[in-house]
Amino acid sequence: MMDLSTLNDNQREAVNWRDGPILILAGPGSGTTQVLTYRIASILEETPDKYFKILGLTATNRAAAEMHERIASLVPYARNRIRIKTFHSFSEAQLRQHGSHIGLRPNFTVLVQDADRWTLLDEAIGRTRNGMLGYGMTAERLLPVVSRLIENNVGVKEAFKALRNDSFDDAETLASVYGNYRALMIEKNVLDFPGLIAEALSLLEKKPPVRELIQVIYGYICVDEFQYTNLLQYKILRHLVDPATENLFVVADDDQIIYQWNGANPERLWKLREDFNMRVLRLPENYRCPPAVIERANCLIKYNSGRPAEKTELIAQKEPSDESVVRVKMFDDFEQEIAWVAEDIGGCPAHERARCVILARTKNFLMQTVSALEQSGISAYLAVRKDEFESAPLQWLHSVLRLANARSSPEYLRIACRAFFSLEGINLDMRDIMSHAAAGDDDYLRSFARAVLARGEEVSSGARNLIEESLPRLSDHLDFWSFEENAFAWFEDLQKKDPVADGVIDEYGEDKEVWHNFLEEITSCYGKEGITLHFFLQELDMWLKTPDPPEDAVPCLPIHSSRGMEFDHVYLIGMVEDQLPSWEAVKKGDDSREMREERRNCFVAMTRVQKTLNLSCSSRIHGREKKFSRFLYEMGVLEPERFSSKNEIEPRTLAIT
DNA sequence: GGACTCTCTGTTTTT
DNA sequence: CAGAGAGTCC
Repeated sequence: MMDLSTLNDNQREAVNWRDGPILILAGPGSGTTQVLTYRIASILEETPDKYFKILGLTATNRAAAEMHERIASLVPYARNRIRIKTFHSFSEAQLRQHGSHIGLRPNFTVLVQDADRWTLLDEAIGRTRNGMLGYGMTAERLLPVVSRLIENNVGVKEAFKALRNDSFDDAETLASVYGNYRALMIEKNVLDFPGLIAEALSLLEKKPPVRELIQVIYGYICVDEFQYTNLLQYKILRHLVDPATENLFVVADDDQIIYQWNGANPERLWKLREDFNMRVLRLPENYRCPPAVIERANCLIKYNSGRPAEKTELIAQKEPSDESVVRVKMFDDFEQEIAWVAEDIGGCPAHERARCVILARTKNFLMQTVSALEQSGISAYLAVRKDEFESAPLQWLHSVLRLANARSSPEYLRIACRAFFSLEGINLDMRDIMSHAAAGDDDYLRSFARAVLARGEEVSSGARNLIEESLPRLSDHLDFWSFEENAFAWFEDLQKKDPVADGVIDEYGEDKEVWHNFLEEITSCYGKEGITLHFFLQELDMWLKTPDPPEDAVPCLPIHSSRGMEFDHVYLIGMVEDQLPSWEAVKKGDDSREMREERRNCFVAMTRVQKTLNLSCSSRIHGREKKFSRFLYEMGVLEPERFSSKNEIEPRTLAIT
């Protein structure tokens, strides 16, 4: 039997909820992961002789893996009845099984990289009547538009109207490109991320038996972090739930919707509640933050209009401490602001620094902060994900392998030429290579090799060796293992001959480590023999290129990346108008959707705190006058006069316990 | 080539 | 708003 004694009444009620729809509105730090895992485990425990499975849907793979582990450790014997997936991975699995109904073969490829999507979009453009887009419109600029159409579930027939309403001049051409793009994905047996969900939806809509099968298999459906769900995902969800039982359990927080620009929105939550006529249970108890932080967060979020009237405040469960928990620091200048952060964190013992975090609205501020900290001898790093290699050697290697796999991709040729220039100082004209390829009826890879060798003595011996010896084997037999190995011989050569600036060496070193970690992982999982180049590249696409963080280093991250995390000491920097809130929200006005989302951003940042919250701002940034953020005023840590006055500001501290 | 003005465009992230 | 890039002039 599960031990539920550590839970509060609301949590226990949620865990014990069985049949029918329910919406759990849970604030940050309210223990929802535990509620979800306990509930799923309890249901499995109570039904040992049943065969239904439980489906949990999450926003990220990381959250899915974590939840799966936690449930499996509670009820290991029911492991095979647990399915915890992202909307994307669930859709992918359905399409691999039943995709033939809509013209897909089970071995379709997922287009992860934008470069691949641009190539496909270019082909879609080529198929339109005149093959031309309006002035200044490129595949690169059109792709986000296409993604949005797919995510808003706009059919090919409705695309024209939607584009015209968005005031595109040549809506007709664009609508036709959109149609071609959707058709090309199916034709070529490839799907991009939005396409994955869109086609799964179309499968469920067109084939009731598939839908019914899913409804029989999954006796209960749980959704975590519903606030990130976009329209397409919501439509999928509606098909998954068995209308006879409506066993749907949803966890969400409407005060943490910070991805409206990505298709999430508050209205969807109220639509869900209405569509399923859901009972609502609130979990306002907060176990993460000190009471002083909770008080400030409650004050701030109250300024958002349109929150449901019955919305309860967060209730702090931690004991108040006597130390000052919330500090506000004001400076004349951004440099001083960062210097203070560096000094303050510097006072922390090294091993505690990884428990601190510096948060800002944008990466720009954080990059400056990282270099300032490093200069004062405090190790810090920008904790953003990296999807592509950044050093020239690895970019070159990766693009050449991709070119071997997709011989007519201009995008990979472009990267290969650019990286080759960084490495060898030789400028290869990619249009030349492309026209030579066309004339000689050859592919871009061979044409590239010929262009390099044509440069004769200019090319270093390392590069020449590789192109002469290993590239033909790659080109003719897809032998990428020896190519990869020999490429590194050339890179090491270059490095010895011309030890470049430290930064570049660092980046190459990091990329190289990521590459070799990946090689180790993939060969130990599948063995070298069974791996085709195509498979290798597909797996590499999914592999994060982010190096391991240095030890005892201070993480610096944009507020968005901090969701779901917690830290002892939070430094929220750059609390000025036009930053947090962003200039766009300021322009739209105090009660705009954008401003409300900025307020939620601030709310999310504050509620990461376990021990102290340090808010800072400067009256001048890069030589420009700045007003302090209205949020400082709203959370009640700055006096209104102070907010509006433009006089010089003494750096001072306001401490609130 | 360098200093200047102008116009345009863009933030945040997961899959 | 603020930075990038284009265009202009000397």
